[in-house]
Amino acid sequence: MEAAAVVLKEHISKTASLTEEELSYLASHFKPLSFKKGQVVIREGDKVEHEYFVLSGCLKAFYINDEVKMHILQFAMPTWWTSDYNALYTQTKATINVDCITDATLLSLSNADREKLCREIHQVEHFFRWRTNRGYVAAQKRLLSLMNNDARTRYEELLQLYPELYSLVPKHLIAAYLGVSRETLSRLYHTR
Amino acid sequence: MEAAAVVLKEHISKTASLTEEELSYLASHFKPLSFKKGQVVIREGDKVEHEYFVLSGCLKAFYINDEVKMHILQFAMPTWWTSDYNALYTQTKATINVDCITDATLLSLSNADREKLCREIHQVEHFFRWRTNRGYVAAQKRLLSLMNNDARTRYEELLQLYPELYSLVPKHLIAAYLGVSRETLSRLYHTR
DNA sequence: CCGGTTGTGTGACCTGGATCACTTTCTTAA
DNA sequence: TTAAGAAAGTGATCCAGGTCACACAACCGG
Repeated sequence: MEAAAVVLKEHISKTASLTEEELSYLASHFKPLSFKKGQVVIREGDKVEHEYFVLSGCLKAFYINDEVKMHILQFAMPTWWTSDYNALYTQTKATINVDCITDATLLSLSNADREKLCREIHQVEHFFRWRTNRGYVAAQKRLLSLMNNDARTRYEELLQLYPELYSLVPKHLIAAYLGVSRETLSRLYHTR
Repeated sequence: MEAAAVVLKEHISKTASLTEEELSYLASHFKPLSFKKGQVVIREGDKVEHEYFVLSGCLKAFYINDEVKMHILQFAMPTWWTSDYNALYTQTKATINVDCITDATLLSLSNADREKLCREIHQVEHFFRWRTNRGYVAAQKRLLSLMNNDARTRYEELLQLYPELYSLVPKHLIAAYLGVSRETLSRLYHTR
């Protein structure tokens, strides 16, 4: 618990300057949760009230097309944030799912508390602005990559960016992130 | 000039509550610019110092792959913002281009001024957080659409979301936004 | 009003990657 | 330890969309 708060505080202090007091106040709004491998954090159709800061483990945020094809929007590793941000920001039902690829521990923050903290502490608003800025830029890069590059190039890019995924995440999930079929991904690295 | 400031102020007031004084102070940091059809606003390799608020006209932010294939990251219509945000935020050289599809008038804001204003006025930081939030969610939706849907579905989605693009923007640019070839797009709506 | 650039339509052909159908490992829980 | 599900590999086939090659607009600027 204490360790959890420390990780969170360090993470936030990298982009915002908060006093120790403010950091503790901020941290007091987060609720620790643990999940087992395979457990669902957000289910399509749910009301979405929280976002999650990952302390340990690995999650995926994904969309299921006609009950069959899964596409992964984002993996979430330690110190990453995840949720269905569309649903969270617009107060609508979840259209994506979030679940745990491995056992995981998270800190949850409610939408209402985030907004409250942003109002109360200017530097907290600053932090969340920068966090989203980074996410936005990453999403734009991925869009370009999806349009410009073929599956093999995308695969190599991904491994270069997040080598840890290679061993951590089953290949069919990596395929679902890259936007190719399991079979194609398998061929990509067996037939060079 | 005055009219420009009014549009900007109204735009910002929709998500942040600023006094008239603050709004004027904010507006004083924007510089009006006009461009002719075809003029370049940001060229690949440039240092990027500004972002742009569109008053009139239509721009595109695009990436050119091996000097040949163009992919459009974003169209920018009145009241939209555009820049190479990756370059702007990380202070690196532009990797994308921005130019004018039609004659256009813009308001430019420097990165330094944005950061200064965000520091000075909490509500300005609030505004920019929400602006990026919206952009982030839109980018995520487009990612999913690119992975889930075929070209025809994406085309119909785009027209539904921004019907004005149909008549305003040449078809080969719409193709470059959708991530299909000109020829394929042409076939999409002639062979139903 | 005319010649050139910029857009658009269409046919013929090619190919990356999807799909289907099986087989072969890995994992994991009892 | 072993059986059953989950993950991964592989061949055969198919198709959406790319590429190439031309033919026509339509829209300027001089």
